Amino acid sequence: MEDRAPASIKQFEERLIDVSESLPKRLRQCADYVAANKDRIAVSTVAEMAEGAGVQPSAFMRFCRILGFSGFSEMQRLFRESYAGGWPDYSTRLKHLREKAEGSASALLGEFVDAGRASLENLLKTIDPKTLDDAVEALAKAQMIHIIGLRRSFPVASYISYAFEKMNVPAMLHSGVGGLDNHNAIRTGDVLLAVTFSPYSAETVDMVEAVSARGIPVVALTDTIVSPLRKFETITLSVSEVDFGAFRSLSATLCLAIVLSVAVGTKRSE
Amino acid sequence: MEDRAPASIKQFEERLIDVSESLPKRLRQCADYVAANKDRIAVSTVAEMAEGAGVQPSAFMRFCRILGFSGFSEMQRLFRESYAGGWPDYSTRLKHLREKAEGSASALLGEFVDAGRASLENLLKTIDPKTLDDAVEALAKAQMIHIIGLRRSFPVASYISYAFEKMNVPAMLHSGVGGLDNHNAIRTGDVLLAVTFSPYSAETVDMVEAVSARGIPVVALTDTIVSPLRKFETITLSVSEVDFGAFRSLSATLCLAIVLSVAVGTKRSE
DNA sequence: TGAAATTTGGAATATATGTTCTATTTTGCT
DNA sequence: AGCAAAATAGAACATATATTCCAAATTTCA
Repeated sequence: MEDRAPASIKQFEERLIDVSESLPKRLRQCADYVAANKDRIAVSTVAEMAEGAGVQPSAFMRFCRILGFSGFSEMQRLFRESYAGGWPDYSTRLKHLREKAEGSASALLGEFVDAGRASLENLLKTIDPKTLDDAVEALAKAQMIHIIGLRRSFPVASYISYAFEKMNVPAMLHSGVGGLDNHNAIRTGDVLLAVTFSPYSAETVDMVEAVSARGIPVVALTDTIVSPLRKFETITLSVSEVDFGAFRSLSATLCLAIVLSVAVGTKRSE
Repeated sequence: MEDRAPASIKQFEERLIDVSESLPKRLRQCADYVAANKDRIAVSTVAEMAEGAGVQPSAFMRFCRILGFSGFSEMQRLFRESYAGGWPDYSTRLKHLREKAEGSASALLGEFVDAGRASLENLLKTIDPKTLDDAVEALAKAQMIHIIGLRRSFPVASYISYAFEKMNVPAMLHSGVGGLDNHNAIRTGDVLLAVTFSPYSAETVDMVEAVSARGIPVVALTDTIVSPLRKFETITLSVSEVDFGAFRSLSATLCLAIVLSVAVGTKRSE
């Protein structure tokens, strides 16, 4: 459609960036999906690529032509030919990375990726399905969900807050901006979702104590079972995250946070 | 022909060795060629493989059956699936899951854990070490690091902000609380770290545009290479993450965020 | 050496996959 | 709001590719 077809992956990428500024909806989806899944082009059919991008095969075809190819086959040929023999698998790649790049940013990346994967794997083993269901049910029944999580837990709390908003779940994030803590906003019929990790911030623990004394249900997202929240009557989901140095990779925690949000959101919309 | 088809590359190799002792001439050629060119199976046609081995397509077909497959296609599927790493396609799987709405909380958890692990693995493949180093260096040299990331990117921005604070790196989080945007706080010698994902929030893009026009370096953390930040001169780290409708599992993104924070922190303290 | 069994080549067929076409929907503009 | 242009979905069509079949060639063994 435009000039000639890209002759290398590099040219292909340039072309993709070039073109994707001004693309209608469906074609944009193609561009996004392709950008994120270049490696699949070599081994997939148009139908698979189209489904992945969430469009019709014909739309994907148009996309190929906009990129300068005569069709999908020609585009695929480029990727098949440049496929030199596969990357090393994950574990060898990781090993390689650490050895040759000791102390560099890339080596760090390897470590954290590894830690994250281990944490996620561990999450599956440690989460009790029953407790998870209980938490979802409690939150789904709430008139309003109050979320608190400060300092290192704040990213998690703010993420949950965003997710709830998107799913039309009434929720309020207690961020303590300006030193205002709106304890009184929490009313009978509401539920508190508290997120806290060692070292546990006092404000969060205080809030849980106060609220739980009033008989309001509390769902807690915390590390290990010895957290200070344990002494109150809470539904406790504990996540043990693999640390690297002093830094906590939040992979597992955020994963659980999404699950909780989505599960609550879908349950409420039923 | 024989018993059942190999279910993994490992099994495939064992089977190949097993069988190749007692093979007639043409089939032996197939075995030899395949052993030396396993990687081509994923991206070739029977005709191509047959030609490579110096036999007729039909001979190659027989060879596939002797290995236990129903035909070439089945054998190829094995290699295609193991090639593309992150199979099956999580975004479509999750889409189906939501459509069928049969996702119990635990099932959801499984899906998201898988998705997170795939995203992390993918991160290793897509991040360019050179770009990562450049980003670390730019940030390490900054007098002050300004962080912006709104809406869905806010958890990431706030996490980075927390990490920098803990490492005594001068940083300022532009959260837009109260509608105040402190553009003027950004001065020569500073660096902007912008986090944004589709749909890209206008405020972030605007800030990048304004700041980059003033010649201030910008490091961008974004998804795919086609994000709107691309048109400015930024050091772009792109992360492709599996998402669930409007929800992004931030595993890979946060992992990169930690790496960036820690690398910058240690570099500055040297 | 000759008959039976096995292996092979190549054409015929079935199937999967890519591509095109057009009615319908959406978008952009006055 | 109404019109023209662009974009899209889905089915129809064309092509590439896998698979099967069988006659011819080769091997095996008495």
